[in-house]
Amino acid sequence: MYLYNSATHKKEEFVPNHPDIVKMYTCGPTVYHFAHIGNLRSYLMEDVLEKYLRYLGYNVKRVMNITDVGHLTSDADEGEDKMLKGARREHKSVMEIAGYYTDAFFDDCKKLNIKRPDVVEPATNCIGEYIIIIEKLLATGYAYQAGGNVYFDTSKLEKYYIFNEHDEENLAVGVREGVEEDLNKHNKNDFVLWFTKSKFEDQALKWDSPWGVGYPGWHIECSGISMKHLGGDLDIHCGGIDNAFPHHTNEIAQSESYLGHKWCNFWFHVLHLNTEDGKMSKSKGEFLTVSLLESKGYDPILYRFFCLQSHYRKNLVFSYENLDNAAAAYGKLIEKIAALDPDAGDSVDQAALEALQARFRKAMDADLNTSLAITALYDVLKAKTNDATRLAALADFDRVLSLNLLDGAAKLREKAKQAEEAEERDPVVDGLIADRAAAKKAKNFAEADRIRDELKAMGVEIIDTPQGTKWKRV
RNA sequence: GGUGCUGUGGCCAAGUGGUAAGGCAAAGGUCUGCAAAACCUUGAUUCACCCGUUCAAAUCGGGUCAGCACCUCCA
Repeated sequence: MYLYNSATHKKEEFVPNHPDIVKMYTCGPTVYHFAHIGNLRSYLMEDVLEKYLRYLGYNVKRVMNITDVGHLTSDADEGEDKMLKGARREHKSVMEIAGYYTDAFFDDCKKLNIKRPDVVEPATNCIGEYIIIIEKLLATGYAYQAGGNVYFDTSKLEKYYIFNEHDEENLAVGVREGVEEDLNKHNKNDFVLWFTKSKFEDQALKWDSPWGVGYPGWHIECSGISMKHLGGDLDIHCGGIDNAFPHHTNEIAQSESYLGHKWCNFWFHVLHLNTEDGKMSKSKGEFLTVSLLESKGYDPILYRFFCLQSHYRKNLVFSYENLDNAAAAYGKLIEKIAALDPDAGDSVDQAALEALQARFRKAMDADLNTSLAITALYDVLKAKTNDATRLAALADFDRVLSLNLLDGAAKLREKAKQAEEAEERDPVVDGLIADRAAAKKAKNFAEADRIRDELKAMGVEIIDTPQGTKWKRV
């Protein structure tokens, strides 16, 4: 398959370091609050990537960190530690907050059919790993101590900027009002590996280290956790586009300086979901969570469908109009699948199935073109073949897309069956329908429409068919 | 200010040199007392704009404009 690699700005053929396994790392959430659906877009598209790699026959080991230690802090920052802020807001301890929102995160993932990574590691579990890395970086001259903190010295690198050609002179440091430049840094881009001094003297979580009691910098987390579980070479590193600089740039700097060789081959960055007003955030406008969508009557899977209709490297605008659009399309798709007969007794036409699979693979091989993969679903429905083959193809593609295609269709069939049974068991409704039929026969259409309205008020929708009037509860 | 990404019909979107897929919505039709559903039909002489390369450009080059992102915690 071909994947766009942010590090080279090109689509490249994906080849893993070891033929039998793909090592994949994902920057996980900071668990200080619920995830909004924009956060989840990244995890959703990464899930598609992981499942497609498995579909192609690779073994995948995927690792995700959980950021449960505040990392906003720097000497130059007036902002608040997010974990502490969350804890204060809810009158809980930092660890309670982390546990609660970690569970909430994976609940949301489950609703969106996002598979849990093979390894999920909280950042606070790996302090020892970070210390080992920092010690080596200090010993080899890539790091220095200043003002009580340990910094990475970016001037020691031949090439620091990976994802874009920044010019250090033009970097806007301290752009936000009230932010001061950290005078301990030797270079503008140097970053903290270990803090002992911070404005946040009440930092809840602190650990002993060779440099004093303190806590790790943000970037070291991902390097340490990745190396702990995946070793010194990585095939794919995933994350939201906003992390490319400085977070991922810094990860590369410290990891490769520590290892002494290239660390990760492919960088997979997902673009943001925006609202019509711009970037989605937790503080501005409506806080769009999976639960909120559910409370408005949307099945979370509709959001997955909505995301898959677009491409992961495109900005996507969320609006209820767009979600409704996706909901209508998904509903129709499931209805069409439900109309296929799973008990027709046909046997799968292997040649036809392979032709359909080739279209799906062609779409996905081209840098995960999921919107074309969705089109491939319509191709299946239109294909000149039997239902068994169609259903086999849909089930096959849904191993990657995870849109509940067959389950959704089965549920729909079941619902229709129940409605039919309920129809026979309700004498009141049957009586009214008979009355309406009589009124229609007498051409008393006003009365017929009145009865239909009465049924509607009871939550019963009727449909005239050539076989008579059917009804269902809505 | 610097850096990067994006710009295709009402909406989502495919298409990376050969003359604009697909889906949703809409309109018209069939059917119906009327609806609903289903089925059929219709849609960009044009791909943000300008200039250029070419027999040929949505696709390549240059410029302009607009949106978004990063440079500050953020997916």
